[in-house]
Amino acid sequence: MTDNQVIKLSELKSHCQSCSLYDLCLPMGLKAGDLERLDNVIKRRQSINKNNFLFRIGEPLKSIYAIRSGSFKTYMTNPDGTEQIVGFSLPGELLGMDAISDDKHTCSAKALETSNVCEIPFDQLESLSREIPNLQHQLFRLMSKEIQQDQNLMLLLAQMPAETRLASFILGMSERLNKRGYAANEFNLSMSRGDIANLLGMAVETISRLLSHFQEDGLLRVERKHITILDLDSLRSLATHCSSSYSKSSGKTQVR
Amino acid sequence: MTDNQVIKLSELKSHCQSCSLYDLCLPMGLKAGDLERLDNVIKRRQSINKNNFLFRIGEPLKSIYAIRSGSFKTYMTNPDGTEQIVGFSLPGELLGMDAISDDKHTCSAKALETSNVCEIPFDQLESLSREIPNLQHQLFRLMSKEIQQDQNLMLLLAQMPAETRLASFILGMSERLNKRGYAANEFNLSMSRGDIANLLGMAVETISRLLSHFQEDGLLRVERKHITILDLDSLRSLATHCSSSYSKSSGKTQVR
DNA sequence: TCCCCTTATTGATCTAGATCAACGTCTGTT
DNA sequence: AACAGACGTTGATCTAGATCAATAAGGGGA
Repeated sequence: MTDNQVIKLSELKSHCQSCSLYDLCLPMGLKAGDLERLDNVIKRRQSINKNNFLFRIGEPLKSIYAIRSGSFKTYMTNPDGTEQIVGFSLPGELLGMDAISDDKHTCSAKALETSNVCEIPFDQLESLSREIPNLQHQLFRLMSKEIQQDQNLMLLLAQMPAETRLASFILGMSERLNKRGYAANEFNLSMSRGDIANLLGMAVETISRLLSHFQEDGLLRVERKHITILDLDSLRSLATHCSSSYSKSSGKTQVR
Repeated sequence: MTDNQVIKLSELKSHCQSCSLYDLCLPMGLKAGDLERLDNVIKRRQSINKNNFLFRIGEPLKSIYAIRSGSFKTYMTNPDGTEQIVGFSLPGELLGMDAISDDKHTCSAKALETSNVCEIPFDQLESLSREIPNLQHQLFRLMSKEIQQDQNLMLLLAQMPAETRLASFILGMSERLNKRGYAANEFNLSMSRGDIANLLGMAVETISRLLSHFQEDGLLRVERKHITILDLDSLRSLATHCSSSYSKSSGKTQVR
């Protein structure tokens, strides 16, 4: 996730059709002519350094951003000033769609590492998508995807024990990274333990402890941010069969 | 929420322009001519009885539904067969947008009471929205709204103590119902305690206890499903100043 | 290169809220 | 009207995971 500088230089000026994320990102399934029209609207942006903002909460909606490389965290701020991370974003994903409803961003997006994005002015995207049916459909799909992802996270947060949340998070990252051309069983987490804890609604210490347990049990190898999945099946069963050991009353209306 | 049968009969055959939910729902801001075109696509459906499904998880996406009266719960089912409610839907809201991404529903929608919906075939809606800019924008807005709502709930689930979750939930219902023309300080909750508990990630018993406490403290009057808000300010401060009594370390990275 | 500061790990203790249990109260059915 | 089964309340106990505390290990700036 950090060491793709080699490709970056050559990609920097490139267009959608030569982008490795083509089939994940907005232009998926577009015809050559349409692709070109989209291409003309997209402003390719220089890299955004770690800890810099793509947009901040409260700013007016100007553009939607497609991540080309790197990663971001998006978070809301609650009254006490504490942040709540609502998601991490990976290459090929769109950022900023929360802002369409009220014309201003309801969360901030901060780069977790040096990242590259394509900026797409929203009004132009909107009018273009009226003319290109596939583009419109793709936009709907991507927004719908975000709803799905959020709802899956809600499920984790509301019902699942810590073990399951973390296992599920790691599997999710593995799958998403894999779709983007990275190895599925070995990857770097660009976010800190604190960020993971915040997203999953747990304490940093719990994340640390669970990662150690997972390692002791031979599920993972953990070297700081580098994760190697050693026993995918066990990890999966932890993530789904919520609560490995202590579950007794299953069935009725509710778990835990 | 349950006793609007009087209006219902007259509304049943009516069109968007005479609908009381006009300014919340899809056709907001549409010109007369466009409204008519949308109107022609919408299938007005008979009422759906309590506990019946609008759609079930796994079904192919056919239509999007606009709620005209009544209310629904949407929930996902996890491997153990337990349900996780991801939201309640009120009149003027759209249901089914989760399904756009994969062309099939990722959650089920069940009526909490006898309800009426307008059914809008998705493919027709999609092509119509290409021709009517305002309609497209409205669709984007409503999807974005759902993302926002989900993210707000995630914040509650991840960080907030039980007290805050429930206070926030009640305020949210009050505001949403108020927008729909009901009283803000007095309303019926159409869902069971169990459903609220499930959504908020708590045990039924905790909901019960907190409602009793809120009543003892003069914040609410609770008569089974009927809620009267007596002290809005206190309720608000419970909902925002997360944790009234036990908060000591505020500031840093994380709460609780 | 070293130093400082942020991030991570591990252990000990504490508590919010789950679970268990028992009882009360609606609501719809015959 | 009387019953049954679902739903709601209240109290007692238990525990997953938070919080507190102390130590270790990176990693970026001089």
